[in-house]
Formats: sequence, structure tokens, C-alpha cells
Amino acid sequence: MATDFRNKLQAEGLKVTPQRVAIFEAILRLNNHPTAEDIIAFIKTNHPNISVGTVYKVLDIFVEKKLIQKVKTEKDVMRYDPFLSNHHHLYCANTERIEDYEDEKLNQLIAEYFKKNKIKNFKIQDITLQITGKFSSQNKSKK
Amino acid sequence: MATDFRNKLQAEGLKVTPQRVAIFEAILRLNNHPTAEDIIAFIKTNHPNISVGTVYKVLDIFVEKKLIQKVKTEKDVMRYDPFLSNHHHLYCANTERIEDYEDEKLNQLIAEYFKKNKIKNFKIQDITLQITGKFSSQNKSKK
DNA sequence: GTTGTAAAGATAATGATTCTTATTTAGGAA
DNA sequence: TTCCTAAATAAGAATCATTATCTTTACAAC
Repeated sequence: MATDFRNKLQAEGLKVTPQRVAIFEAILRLNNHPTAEDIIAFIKTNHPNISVGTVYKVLDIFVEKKLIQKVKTEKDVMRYDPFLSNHHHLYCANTERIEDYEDEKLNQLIAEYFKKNKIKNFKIQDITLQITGKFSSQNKSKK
Repeated sequence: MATDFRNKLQAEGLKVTPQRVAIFEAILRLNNHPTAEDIIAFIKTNHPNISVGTVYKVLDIFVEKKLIQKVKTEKDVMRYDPFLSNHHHLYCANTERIEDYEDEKLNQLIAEYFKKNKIKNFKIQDITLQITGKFSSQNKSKK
């Protein structure tokens, strides 16, 4: 997994630096779709000299190279998701909590639907559900 | 429709001001999910003295009172949608274009699916699809 | 070692959004 | 209609996430 990350960086001709490793690990550990601020705070404990600009730049690169993705929200702060497989998001209606939701059966159902029911003048590349609601426990589920 | 808007404001105990009317009309006219900036630019032609802060405050109030909704995007600029019925969004992969997509049959399909397949520890309130892809014509469809 | 280049650090700049304060206005009551 | 008052607006300062700039560092190629 960590190796996977290194390989992917190198495949793109990008250097594997301690900062990049730390940022990627931070996103994995902070598994609730962290903001840049969350990531910086997390990294600062082990890596006090990291620069804010570096974090943003590295995040942009990761997104561009599809190592992570940005999560769409109604807030003006960006959030990041290290998870790349086709999945959906559960948004808490009351808090900032966002969880990933995987459901292959649902994906197939939707894919089949759109195979039969094309959208006029639009070629679908990706479909993601935003599911808003309430978590029954406030505690974050452990992975 | 305009009356509807006035009534809704008054029902909430809010005053019907020229600014609020202008902002609401702007969002309706600029029917591609405008940013605050778009709205300000549009209004400035007829209403040159409107204040930027007012526009933001009024937009917040509209969202809070559910007269409009914010559209989730991966960008740090907020966009607004005057359309309230349950609908989805088509995001252009290359441009900033966002279109509404209504599909009652799809909504039912998904609703049925989740009736049978509950999400553990989560109570669904709303489901919106983010459909990313490419429009076959660059021209905005006329309503 | 020197050179070249990508990356990181530090910090200034930007720009969307929010806040503050004084002034104006909508809309109800007199 | 006029008056009153809370609510709303205007103007501009402040905030804060993000971006840009410029310098320094790391490291590979020569």
C-alpha cells in the first residue's frame, strides 16, 4: 500500500519525498476526509517544519495525478479522500462528518439504468451519490 | 411565482426588499447555478448600488429558509440553485458548467433500493447524484 | 565538486466571504 | 399619512483558506 503509493508517484515522474509520504499517510490516518488544515495539524507533530504552501501544492499534485480526490461539499474549505474506487458519500445533516459508502450492487443498478436511459447530449463518466442524513451513533466507525 | 416568493419571505417574517427580489430574480435568470459574483454582476446593471455584503447575507438567508440551495462543487466558490425539487446535477468534466437533471423514475428506483437495503447506522434524508461527464454541445440548453 | 532541476520553506498576495458600524428602509401601529 | 422600530442595507475593513513568489535545499547527472 505504501509501496503502491511510491510506485504511483514514480510512475508519474514525481519524487518520493518525506513530505509527500507524510501528507499521504496523514490523509489515510485522518480517515474522515480531512481538510488541508487537519492534515497540517496532524503532520506538524512529527514534522514541525512543514510549510503550509507545500501541503497545498502536494495535495493539488495528488489530485491531479489521481492519488486522492477532492470531496464536494457546501463549504468553502476543501476536503480530501484517499479512496479512489467508485464510492459514494454519506453527509451528516448536522455535523461536518462525511463517510465513504461503497455499494457495488447499487453501482450496477444505476449503471444499468443509465444504459437503458441515456441522458440527452451528455456522456456520463462518473456517478457519485451524495447521501445526506443522520448517523445513529455520533462515534466515528473504526475501520 | 414572484408572488410565491414574496409569500414565502413573509411567511418567514422576512421583509420583501428590492434587493431580495433582485437577487432572487438574478438566480432565476442566470440559470446555470451562478456564483455570488455572477449574481452581483447581473444585478449591478439595474441596481448599481447594491452591496456585496448584502448579496452574501441574502443568499445565506435564502439557503437557510430553503428558497434556494447551495450546489456542492470541488471549487472554493459557492454556487446557488433556485430549483428545490428533488433533482440531480450534471457536472461538465472540463468546464464549470452544471445543469440540473430531473428523473422521477430514477428517484423511485433509488428510493426502492434503499428501502430494501438500509445503510447501517444512517438515516437517509436526501439523495442527490453528481453525474460527471461531457456535454455534447457546448451551448447551454434553453429552458 | 559543479551544475541543473524539482521540491520545499517562508512569507507575501489574492480573493471569496464575513464582520462591523452607521445609515436607511419596510411595514406595522398610531 | 405619519411615526416608530426592528430589520435590512451600504460601505468598507477584516478574515482566512488558498495561491503565488522568491529563496533555499536535495539530489541526480555530468
